[in-house]
Amino acid sequence: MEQIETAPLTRPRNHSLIKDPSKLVETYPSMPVTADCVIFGFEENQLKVLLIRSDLEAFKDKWSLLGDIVYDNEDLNDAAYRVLSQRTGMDNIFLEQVRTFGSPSRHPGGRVITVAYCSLLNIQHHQLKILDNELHWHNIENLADMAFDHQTIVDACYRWLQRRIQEHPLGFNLLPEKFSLRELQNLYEAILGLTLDRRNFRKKFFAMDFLVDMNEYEKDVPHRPGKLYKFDFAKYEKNKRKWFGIDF
Amino acid sequence: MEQIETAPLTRPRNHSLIKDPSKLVETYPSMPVTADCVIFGFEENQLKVLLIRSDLEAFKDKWSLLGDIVYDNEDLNDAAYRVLSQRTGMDNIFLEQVRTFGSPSRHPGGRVITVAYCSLLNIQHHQLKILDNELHWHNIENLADMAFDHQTIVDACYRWLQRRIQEHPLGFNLLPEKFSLRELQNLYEAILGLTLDRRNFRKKFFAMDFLVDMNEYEKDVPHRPGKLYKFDFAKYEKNKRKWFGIDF
DNA sequence: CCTATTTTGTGTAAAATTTACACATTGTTT
DNA sequence: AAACAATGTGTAAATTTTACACAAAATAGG
Repeated sequence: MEQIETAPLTRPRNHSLIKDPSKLVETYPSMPVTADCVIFGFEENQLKVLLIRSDLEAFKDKWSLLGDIVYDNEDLNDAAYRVLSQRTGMDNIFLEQVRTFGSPSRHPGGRVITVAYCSLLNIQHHQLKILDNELHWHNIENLADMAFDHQTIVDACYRWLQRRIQEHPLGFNLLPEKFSLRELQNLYEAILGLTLDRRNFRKKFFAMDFLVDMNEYEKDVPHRPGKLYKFDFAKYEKNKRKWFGIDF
Repeated sequence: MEQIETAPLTRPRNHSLIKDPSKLVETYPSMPVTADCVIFGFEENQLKVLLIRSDLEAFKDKWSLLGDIVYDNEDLNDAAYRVLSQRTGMDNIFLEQVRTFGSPSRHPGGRVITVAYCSLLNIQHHQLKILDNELHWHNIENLADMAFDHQTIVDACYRWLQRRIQEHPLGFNLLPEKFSLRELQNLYEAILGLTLDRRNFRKKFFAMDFLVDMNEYEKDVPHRPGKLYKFDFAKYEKNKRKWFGIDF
């Protein structure tokens, strides 16, 4: 019991310290590591994922996440950002690591570890590179027959997103800079798979006090246009700490 | 715009499919991957982390997480479990992946990716291996001067735990099978760094209906002994889905 | 231009949940 | 037996969440 309570002050010298850690690390088995991005977008009131055709014969005609290898001296996040900006041409995109997948059999070419990232962007800002018709926005509901273990990865990121948007107002990353409250509500309803009360929804978001009234209105809608707002990211960043749940 | 709406039905054959994925994977840069476990315990009303002396000269007298390399054909979770059972001799321990750390400079011996796991166990069941005096339970508050980026990893896992025990009743993994409500409350208070109202705390946990009254009482306490309960893990697993927050 | 249609924008009362709070009971120590 | 220390319990007030309806704004169609 004594050992549990107090740390030994000096190291017992029955085995010696490693002087050259490089030699040690060289003996470790090593394996390729990739970063895969689950890129979410929102359009036509549906949550979408950006996918690409697999370029492996083994996965012919199947869809795959956007990903790439992590280079020798590259940080994991940097690799994910690189994938993102190469594929979308966009910058300053929301990106967060979700989980790492490493089943030895997940890649037909041998063992490959992949670190999965979740990314949220506004589809409107993205029209350039999409003309590469190997890329496609898929409705999250209709995914089928994906390459590798990518279905599992998408599922994990989707659940992650559902939980996360109830704790932090991440959803704004999926919307245009100016949006109506109806669009915001549609977004939450689509992601959570619920229908929400309009008045209570508005009350809740106004109470959070992160919406800036633009004094503009929707255009080209076949009905009374709604007011447009933007999300005050800066204000949110400052008050982040206080948060713990939006609770629908 | 058309491309956004509908997927191309047939693949344009301007570039060919890869027939031998192994050849491709062989060209990838590869790196060692390790699994590091942040093993939490609870004793004397304090949250503790199990650490070991670093065996690297560069980190002489610093403390390090328990970890090991991931073997060539080993699943990530399996590697983490292996670390856990080798070091603690325990089985069936709560273990969950938290995040992967991969800064190119995090290991002095070269690039090593580590997948961090959070593990919760009952310190009482663990007395055998602790006699190795290179292992020590550290108070979470007094960590200082850890090897590698392990302080960052511990911090991340601690925050993860704080959030997680408010969403799921994981705390029970840290307690003996039979415990009093006071012990349970102490646990939550220690992890969250709050003091909670005793009556409301009890009300909340009874309402969850996962506590089984053992009809036994604490022994050897210098005051009125409290009733002992156990947590009904099976019942919880069945009703898991319904959960979303304990909310203190 | 008038009417029908659609969607926005707003407040309140009821229900549910969370919080604050005190005293009698049980067992130990001296 | 008296002092001490912690358990165990209920209720009222405050807060939060829910349910719900109607007038106003703009468009579309005749």
